[in-house]
Amino acid sequence: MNAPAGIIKRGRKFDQVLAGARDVFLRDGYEGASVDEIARTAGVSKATLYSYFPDKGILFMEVAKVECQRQASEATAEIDMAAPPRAVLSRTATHMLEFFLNDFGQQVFRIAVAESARFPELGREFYESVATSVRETIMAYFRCAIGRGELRIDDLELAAEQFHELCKAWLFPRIVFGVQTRFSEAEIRRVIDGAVETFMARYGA
Amino acid sequence: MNAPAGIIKRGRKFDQVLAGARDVFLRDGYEGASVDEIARTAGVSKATLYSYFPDKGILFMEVAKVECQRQASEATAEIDMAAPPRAVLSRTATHMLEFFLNDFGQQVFRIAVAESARFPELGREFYESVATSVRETIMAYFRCAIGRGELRIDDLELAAEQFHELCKAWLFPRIVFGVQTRFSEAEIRRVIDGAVETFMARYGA
DNA sequence: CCGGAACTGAACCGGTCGGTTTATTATTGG
DNA sequence: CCAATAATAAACCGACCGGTTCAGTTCCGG
Repeated sequence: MNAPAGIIKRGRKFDQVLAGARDVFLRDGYEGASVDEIARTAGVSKATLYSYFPDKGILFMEVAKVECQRQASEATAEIDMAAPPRAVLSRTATHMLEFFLNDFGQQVFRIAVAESARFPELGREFYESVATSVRETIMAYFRCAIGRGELRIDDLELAAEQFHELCKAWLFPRIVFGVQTRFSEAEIRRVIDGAVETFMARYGA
Repeated sequence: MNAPAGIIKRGRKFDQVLAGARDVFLRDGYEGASVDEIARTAGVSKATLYSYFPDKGILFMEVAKVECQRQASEATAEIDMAAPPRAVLSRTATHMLEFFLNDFGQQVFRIAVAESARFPELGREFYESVATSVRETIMAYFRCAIGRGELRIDDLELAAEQFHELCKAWLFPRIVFGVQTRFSEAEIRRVIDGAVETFMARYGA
């Protein structure tokens, strides 16, 4: 059950530490998380923790990196390249919002925003791994649909980003500023349908 | 130069404290800002500071409230209700991005996101005062333009939010995650023109 | 010019935090 | 079965932080 490709990692409880650190960092943020609490949550002594990671910041970045690539591999929604645009867009929007509207996604976003000033690498890592991979996937679909004459798009990259933003309309500001924490199925449908409709009005053939 | 409507405020250096606190909080965040540093920046002794505000959290919220209403009064862009949609949208987008893309707006956003969990009032205050006032203004314009037959919109609120999100496409993720910190005039134009074009494709008459 | 209120500076308190050390125990490969 | 290595618990360190206290100074209205 160990990770055989570990380069610098040594010792048996490496993964425990990472898991515990992930939980505490996500719950309390970087400053708010205390190393003692991480060690306790991980079921590991503080000395062991420090034998793996020279300091708190490096532990944090290591957690972030692992989490980024985990999210990246999960984020690329399975897209049916042959399906019609409305179906694909609607499905993609649902998938995207499932992440952004639940507690886990919220916390990931909050920490990425808050700490990308203190850890410049973190922001880039998050953006490059998650956002870029999703965008590339949807741009690939755009090319297929354009080939079939179902879409007409001049600026593929901008179109992908526009759709992404359209999906967050109304919902995102409200959840990110704590105005609202849960959304009904109807509220989400309203936004998704609106996003698809607007996108198709501009880019539909 | 005093604020005559002050209810609880007493003493001469009240405004100094608020100004210093705003600067330090915006620079270092809530946790990162030390009360000693705030007092030093404000040119005030710590005892004086604590004679105004019983604790750090209340000082923070007071700063946030003042800043929110300051932003709210400044955020409502002067809109020519008689101008054609493309001109108004383009102008509104420019105004909005000027705020979101400069350092000050960035820091405001970062802190609002990071601390709206610790201070639930802050997020609501920010959303209600700034976002809502801007949205109401643009919705009022929508009604005028619809009356002239220049726009066709079923869901006014969603349309306003969609336009707001469209303006942030590509730019916002990049700046918020630190991938890019400055944008050329051309990069901004690309996004604004794209936003206006997409919006008009859907809602233009 | 006086007296009270506002303000100052610095010391101080209790507490937390990141990180280190040490003496002891558990695990494991040969 | 035995050493070498990994892990443990707990004490400890220095730094910083939020908040209080207090003796002395400055300011300002009457």
